[in-house]
Amino acid sequence: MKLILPSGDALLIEANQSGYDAANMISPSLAKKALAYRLNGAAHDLHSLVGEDGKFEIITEGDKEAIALLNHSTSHLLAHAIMRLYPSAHMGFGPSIEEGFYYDIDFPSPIAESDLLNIENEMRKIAKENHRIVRREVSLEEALKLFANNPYKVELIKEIGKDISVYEQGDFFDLCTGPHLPNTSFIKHFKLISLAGAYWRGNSNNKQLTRIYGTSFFSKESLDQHLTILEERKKRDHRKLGKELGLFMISEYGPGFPFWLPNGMILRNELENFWYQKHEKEGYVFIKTPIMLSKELWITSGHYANYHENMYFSQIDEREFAIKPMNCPGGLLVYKNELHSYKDLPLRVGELGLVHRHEASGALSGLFRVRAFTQDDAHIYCREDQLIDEIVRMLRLYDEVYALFGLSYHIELSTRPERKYIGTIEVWNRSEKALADACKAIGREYIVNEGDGAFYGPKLDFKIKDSMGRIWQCGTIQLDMNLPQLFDISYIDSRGEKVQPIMLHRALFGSLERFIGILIEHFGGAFPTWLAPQQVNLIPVNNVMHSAYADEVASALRDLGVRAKVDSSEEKVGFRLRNSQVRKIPYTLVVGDQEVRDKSVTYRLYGQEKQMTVSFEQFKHLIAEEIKSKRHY
RNA sequence: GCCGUCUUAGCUCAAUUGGUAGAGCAAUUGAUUUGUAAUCAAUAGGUUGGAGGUUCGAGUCCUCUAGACGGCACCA
Repeated sequence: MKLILPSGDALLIEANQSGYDAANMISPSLAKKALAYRLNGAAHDLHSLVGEDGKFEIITEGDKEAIALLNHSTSHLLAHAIMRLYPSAHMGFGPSIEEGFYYDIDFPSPIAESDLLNIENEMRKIAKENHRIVRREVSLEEALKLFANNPYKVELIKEIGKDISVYEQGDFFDLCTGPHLPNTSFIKHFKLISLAGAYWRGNSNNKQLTRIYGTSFFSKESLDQHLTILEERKKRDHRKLGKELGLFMISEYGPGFPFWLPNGMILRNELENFWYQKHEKEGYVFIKTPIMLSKELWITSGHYANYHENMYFSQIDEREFAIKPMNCPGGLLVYKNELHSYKDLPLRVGELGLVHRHEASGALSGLFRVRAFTQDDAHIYCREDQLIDEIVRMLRLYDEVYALFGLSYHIELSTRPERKYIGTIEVWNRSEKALADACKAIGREYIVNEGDGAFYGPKLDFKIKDSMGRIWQCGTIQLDMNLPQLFDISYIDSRGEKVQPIMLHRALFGSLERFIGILIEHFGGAFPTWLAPQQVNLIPVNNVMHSAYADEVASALRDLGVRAKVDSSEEKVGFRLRNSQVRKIPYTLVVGDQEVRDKSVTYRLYGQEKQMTVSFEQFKHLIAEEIKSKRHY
């Protein structure tokens, strides 16, 4: 066999030699660190034979695939421990995932979170026993015999229907395609994180198994670092910060219906103002459509047939009304309110529309998943020759707005679903190409989600990455071939004939609620000055002697549109300063004899210890500039 | 909706094997007038989410119910 190493050198080995042998030939120290090898791009067990020529690479701890191997092997270790502690439990799936691994297990009787520690200890014991992890190919019959007492594995084996690989370590074996680490002793720094329910094979008609989540690392430092990140996420949880900062609340009288508190209203209003002004510049017009409309409208739009289980209804004067779960039907009524010329297009109609959807109780989660939310919706009606240009404009707008908040994102293009879709394949292909071409036109990368589009059209989704590296779906651009048809909308072309316009749905924030939730966590509650509920906090050193000046400064700032307040509570400066920091107010100003005398202020920025003394005139200029520049509008 | 866990003062949390609820912060009152992350003291604050049950006795055990949390399913 001729192997090409990453260095470019060639290594010749015999047909009966393994990856380990190859590593040993490169260097014994490499062999010691070796976890697996990669041949022509695919990972293999270290001790498997290198069956063919090609590009060869030893996978060690630093390799990007190594952590997945480790996690996968740790999930087997978990299964091994479970089999020892709970011999009658049945194992389901146990893969590695982005931040660790899980294993789905059917326990004879429920286990508790407190059992995790015990399981973890058993895992450590097994790891130390230093078992080799060995792959074995078995026949279908043998596999069925081996796993005869596990209905889940039997189901899988029958489905695969051919010879299959099994991984063994000591007295444990599991059905698995691998690859795995060569030995359990590599597994040292891991933790079982949580316990959850999960349906067998992800189908809610199936039995629910117990899922144990865990995570595994090559070093104690990496594990600790990961656990610290988990802690940090808890600290930044928007539900916790929303409570602490007085942004919003949710009452048990209205599950999924958030209340906006005074500080949260400031945030919301700033965002809304920003949104209106930004879109006005982009040539949008705005409407507000009713929250409740007659049931017939929803029958026309198809929502009644397809979505009524998630809709709220109300009977008034013997006529049935539905609370809108979407803004489009109302928007279409506005479109149909007048005749449109081809010269009017594109028509960009925006609406901050409050919608209600009865989401499943278990889906609710703070502001991320609610039952009443405001979509920053817009519908664009255009001619086919305007389509790409319209999408390009939106891509630019989205890019600019996300950048303003420091949010990075990636784009996903969802294409025609395999089965259920409307319209012709030609139109779908043209539409998908338009979305793709628009991205290409301005050099935006995108991932394709084959068959993930809505039945009525393809879409671009914007997945935002926050400061903690988590991904959220926010913006969307969707082509709709359905509603223009159902509502029979048209414009008059240059020859005086009626033509159906192309309709686009789009949202930038997605929903104000979710977007604010993301912003809270992204900024950890320390908002940029233009969004901060209170921007300036003034602390007079002596309430008797300095309050008048503090009031004067605060009121001059308020005249400039700055949200400034004086804290003249009878507490020491240190205490009031602390409160100011805890409330994450961007500017804390301390004024005493010196400031009164010099007409100056001494300020400190949130989270910084440095103090600056400047004249009040300078400060006014400074904060006005800051707010203006961050606003971008 | 499903699986599991949880719910004690406005907030964050205590309460040995069941023996009729405690602390810190916040609040109120008083004193203190303070120069960069918590001044001192006093006072008040609770049908332990709700309903029912077991028990001489329930925050603690059981049943139902509401809500929350971690996931799953869902996410037009």
